[in-house]
Amino acid sequence: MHRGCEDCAVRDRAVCAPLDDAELAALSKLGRRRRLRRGESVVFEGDDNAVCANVLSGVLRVNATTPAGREQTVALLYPADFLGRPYARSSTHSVTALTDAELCVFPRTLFERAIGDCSPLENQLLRRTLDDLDRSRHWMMLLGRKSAGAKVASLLVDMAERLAPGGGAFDLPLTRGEMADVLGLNIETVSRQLTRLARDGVILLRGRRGIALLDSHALGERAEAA
Amino acid sequence: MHRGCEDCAVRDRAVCAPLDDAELAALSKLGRRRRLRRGESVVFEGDDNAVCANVLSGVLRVNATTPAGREQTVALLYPADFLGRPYARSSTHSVTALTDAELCVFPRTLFERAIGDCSPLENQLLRRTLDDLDRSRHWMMLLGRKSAGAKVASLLVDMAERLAPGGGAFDLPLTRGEMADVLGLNIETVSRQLTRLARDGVILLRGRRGIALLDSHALGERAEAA
DNA sequence: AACCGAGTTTGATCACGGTCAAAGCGCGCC
DNA sequence: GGCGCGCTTTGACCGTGATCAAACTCGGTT
Repeated sequence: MHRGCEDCAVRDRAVCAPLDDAELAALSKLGRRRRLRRGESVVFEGDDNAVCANVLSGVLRVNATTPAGREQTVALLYPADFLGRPYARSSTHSVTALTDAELCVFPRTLFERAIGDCSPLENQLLRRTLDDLDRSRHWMMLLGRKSAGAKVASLLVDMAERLAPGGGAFDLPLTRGEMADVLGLNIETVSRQLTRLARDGVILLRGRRGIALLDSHALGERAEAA
Repeated sequence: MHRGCEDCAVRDRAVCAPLDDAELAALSKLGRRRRLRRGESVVFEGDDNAVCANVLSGVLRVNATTPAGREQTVALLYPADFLGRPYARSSTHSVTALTDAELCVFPRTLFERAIGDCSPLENQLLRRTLDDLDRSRHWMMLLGRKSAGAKVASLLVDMAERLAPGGGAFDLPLTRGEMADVLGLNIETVSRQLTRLARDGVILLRGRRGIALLDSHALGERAEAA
């Protein structure tokens, strides 16, 4: 068996979760671990779309570029998330590490064959893709209809759920500029909204990346406001 | 076999395309045709998520509602598109007909069983969902980063590809207000942008719904502008 | 410990798109 | 054919968030 499947940090949450030992053994032969430094890319927009992967640790972003050259982050990837685009020759997005990260990488065509050979894998990937689609559409609502204040609050709620499920303090994996790319805002607007949340006692900012949610309820309300 | 599978208008483009005769026969026992009048809904947000369907004819929209009550259209559905959310108890979106439409409807749980029993169906649905995700993410870029003028031009290009692949004139399936819901704009802004495109000779508006693309190239350029 | 640079904050101003209001027009209806 | 409703257009004004510019701060490096 692939070195480490048995001690994989996301064994029961990643797309491999429903596989039995034999299926896992077959799949693990195709994959290998890969470490990424903050800023490194796995997939380049327009490039040959060569890999799929599971996120083992770290946070990554999936980006699209407008014809005019502006960046829009279309998804954030956290541990146990699946990354890649099976069944497409080239990728329409780029994937970059926002923090140091570790992946379990599969060559795309081999992974596609594994999908065909292993029905639980195919079904799990379908369910995940449907979830991703729901999330993507939910985020469209945010981009199209929410104010800057509600956008920033929504992102903080979202990240806190992933990174500090118990509530409380955590480190932001994104710079202000990266948050702006997610929210369809610019860097100054993000900064102003964060400053305002801090001034109002909803959050507490410590240094560049430290944040604590002092009043999650108020933050939730702001995330839902027009 | 289900009345009409053999003369189905989207037999070779819908999610059933890769099925052989036996598989198609099994699936067709579960489905039945349903006509919708413009404005009728199939799935209600938060409702019991009871059905999946293929679009046979017409145009539908998939909508999300902000907590504040504003509408955002997150997808448009054209003939041969798949509609519904397998594997979820309740739906997070509502689906409404923008024109009179005809569907091939399946009870959700039976369709899920069919997915499990029929691997080509599962694979085709996976491929489609991945395509939908790409489209959704592409649209996020539009919502987050494009100007009002570029948004309206993009929507026209998109609809023309679907409704008048040869180019030329067609009828808009959406009112100005519905276009606004798709683009994250308001109705007046949509109207002004259309008027401007017409004044500049890029399009020609005839009545409320008629439109002709006079200069597709210029329209494409405007769709790509910042 | 001081320096340096990237990232962040703050401020002033501007413009795009939203809001409010009213007139116009297409289209189905009687 | 004329009426009336609902969608659309146009106009005036306003506000949010973008842009431009400059000061500041954190954090890593020598």
